[in-house]
Amino acid sequence: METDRLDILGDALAHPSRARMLTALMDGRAFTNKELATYAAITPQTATAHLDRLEYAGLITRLKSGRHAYHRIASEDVASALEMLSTLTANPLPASTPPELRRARSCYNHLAGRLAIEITTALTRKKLLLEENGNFAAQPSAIWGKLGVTLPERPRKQPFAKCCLDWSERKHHIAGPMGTALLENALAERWVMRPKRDARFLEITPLGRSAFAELLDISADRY
Amino acid sequence: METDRLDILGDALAHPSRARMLTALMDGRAFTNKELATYAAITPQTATAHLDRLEYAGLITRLKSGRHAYHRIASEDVASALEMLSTLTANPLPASTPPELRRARSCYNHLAGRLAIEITTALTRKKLLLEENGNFAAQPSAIWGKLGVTLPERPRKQPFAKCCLDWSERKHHIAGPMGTALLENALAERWVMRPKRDARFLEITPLGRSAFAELLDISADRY
DNA sequence: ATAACATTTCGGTTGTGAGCGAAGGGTTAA
DNA sequence: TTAACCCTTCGCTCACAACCGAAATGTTAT
Repeated sequence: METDRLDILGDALAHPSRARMLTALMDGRAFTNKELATYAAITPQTATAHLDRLEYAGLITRLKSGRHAYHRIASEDVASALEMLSTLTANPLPASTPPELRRARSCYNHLAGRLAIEITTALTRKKLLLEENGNFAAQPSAIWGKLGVTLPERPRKQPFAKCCLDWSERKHHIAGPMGTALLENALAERWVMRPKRDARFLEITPLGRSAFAELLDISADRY
Repeated sequence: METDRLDILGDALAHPSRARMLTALMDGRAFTNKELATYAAITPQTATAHLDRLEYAGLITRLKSGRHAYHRIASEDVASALEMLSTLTANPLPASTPPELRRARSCYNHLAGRLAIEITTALTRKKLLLEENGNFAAQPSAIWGKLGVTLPERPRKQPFAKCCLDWSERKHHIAGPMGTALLENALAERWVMRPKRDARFLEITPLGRSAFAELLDISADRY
């Protein structure tokens, strides 16, 4: 029986410095070498070595631009798997998760946390979303436009809305292109904001609360 | 931001010997120190050290019985997460998965592979299963008894049927108590058999093929 | 051109994990 | 009781990962 190369993947996660860098990258944004080095409290030289191994394991991709090297999570699948892994470690210590992260955060390029779960369940309740084989099927509706989502004309190879397991809520929220559109629209409409530049958690604005309440019947006391 | 202890988990997977032992344990059965040492091609002393770390990371549990020490995957969540991780490594090399493993195998204590996917989709198509929030809701039917499943009288805290992402098929199959019952019944009825003692893959018997065709309208050419 | 900056490469130190042989502790079978 | 067996602990070697300082490479700004 083969090794499945599970060890290469584990090796990439095995070091605190690498784990910290990955959590910083989890919201999908790209960071430079120096930023990640600062975040992990190591020198840039050492960060380079760590990022080499993360790239070798297929967890991140690099993009050189000018004198900067940008690093980001390689794919949405990687982000989902990392969220999934957190469920294992977070399980024995559910209370240790910071409340602001549980409320709303970005996962790769879509929303996560209680807000994301509420949005997903509201759309499911309205029969606009149907969970099926790890993806969501969407029904046409005027709501999508208000949420910043343009449904594809024809079915494509890549699923338009994928399920992503939320590690703090242990339920599925929306990933894939639809998830990206929802997050980008929410940021553009100032429904949610990113208070700190280097943080994953998101702040829900009063404008956002009323928008979610009006569009999806989500009362603010649910998140 | 905290480290989430992702590194401890990665550290546990980081070594080829540990990765091999984990894949051997993935079908949910317990193995002794010596068996795992043989499997990983190392001495029992070294295996002890590795198993210490797997236990420390919460991935396995130990049970001493007589002069034997039995090791098994700590929980179904761990098994699911490991399957999930395999999707990352298996993705670039889809063809590398042995065909017999893709057809039918055991994952922790339930069925996985194409057979498991066919069973799950057949039950979903008949509206006997509804996927929801990472679990399956079951509708009463006479089929369950024939499949060896006894639905619980009242809703319980622990979900009776959970979703588990199949790494070779990338769809959800049935885990949880219902999954366990399905596998145990299939083994007891000799619908599937375990040809090799130390292998995860399962062989579907002619008896099994006719049973699945009759009960669930699954033609044999689908798996 | 020169300076300032980001990143990477090189060299060397240090610490730790993996591995095995030998020995100890404990259980089962003869 | 003795022998066989499984597991673990101890002691040791060896290899490699992590880290940083120094220096090289390449880019942007002055």
